[in-house]
Amino acid sequence: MLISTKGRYALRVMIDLAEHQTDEFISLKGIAQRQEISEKYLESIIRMLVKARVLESLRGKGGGYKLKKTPEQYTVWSILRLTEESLAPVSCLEEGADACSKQAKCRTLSLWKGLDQVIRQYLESVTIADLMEHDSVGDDYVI
Amino acid sequence: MLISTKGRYALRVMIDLAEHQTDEFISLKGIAQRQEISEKYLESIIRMLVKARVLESLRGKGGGYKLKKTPEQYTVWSILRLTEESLAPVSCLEEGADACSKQAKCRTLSLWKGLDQVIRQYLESVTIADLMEHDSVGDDYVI
DNA sequence: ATATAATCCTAGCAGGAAGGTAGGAATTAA
DNA sequence: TTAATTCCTACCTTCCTGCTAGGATTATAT
Repeated sequence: MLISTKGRYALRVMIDLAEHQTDEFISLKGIAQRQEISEKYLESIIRMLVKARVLESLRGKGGGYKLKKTPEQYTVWSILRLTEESLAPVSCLEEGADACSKQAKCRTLSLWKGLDQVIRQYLESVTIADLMEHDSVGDDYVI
Repeated sequence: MLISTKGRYALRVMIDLAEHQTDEFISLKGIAQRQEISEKYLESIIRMLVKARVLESLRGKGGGYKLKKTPEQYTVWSILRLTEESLAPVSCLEEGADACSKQAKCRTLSLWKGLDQVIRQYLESVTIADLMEHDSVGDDYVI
């Protein structure tokens, strides 16, 4: 599985925040209820987004979360890379992976690099704003 | 990780067999040595390929494995689907996944379907024959 | 026939990640 | 001061990956 629930949930949080955007902060509780995700689990996911400065947060009564930028400015890729350990399709391509000793004669390396490219480009091409609109992203995406 | 070692090894087996193709059967031992993979582990992977009738096998002395079709006739996708539990990028798209109760109002479903498409099309576009040739698949693959 | 070289089959196991839970400390608004 | 909220740390269970072990079966060569 390339994308775990962590990543999927993170995306849903971003969309939820985008759709309920006002000047006020939006509480974890509200997000969790709307998205039907455990508060506690969601907490750990949101914290990653805060740490990466994708979200602004406020503690205490009336606190919650808020997007820092407009929905158009967040690509799907930029969110997923925060929650996923790695988005590489194969372990050889993970950052920090010790260069494979057989790389030079590897018949499949360029295959994997190509796959990585294709995935990356697709995920970069979609923004949170695209996902808010009620339409079908990807259905008309022709390779 | 979308593709596990199982899938990568399976692909390497196919390429190895393609490159060493003769009338005779090629032994597991030889493949394992050339590919520097544990015989025992490779055994379990190859057996999947035999069961799926992708390879022909012969037991006993002088036995081994052999491609059933020409390298051009095997797409990367057709091999990977045999060894990988699932090639879906998210669990919601796995075959046999119980339809998500929130599908109707899901903002991200089409995103995932699009991603799945993109991956599938890329992996369908490359064959074992492409991987034998000493060139760079994918480097010139423009989306 | 018998030895030998292979593939086939079943079982199990260690480590790590996924997916989540629990409890409390710190902070802010009313 | 109290209630609401985020922050932080630790833990737990379940499953998958990657791999190993040991033997049964089958075919060939001598």
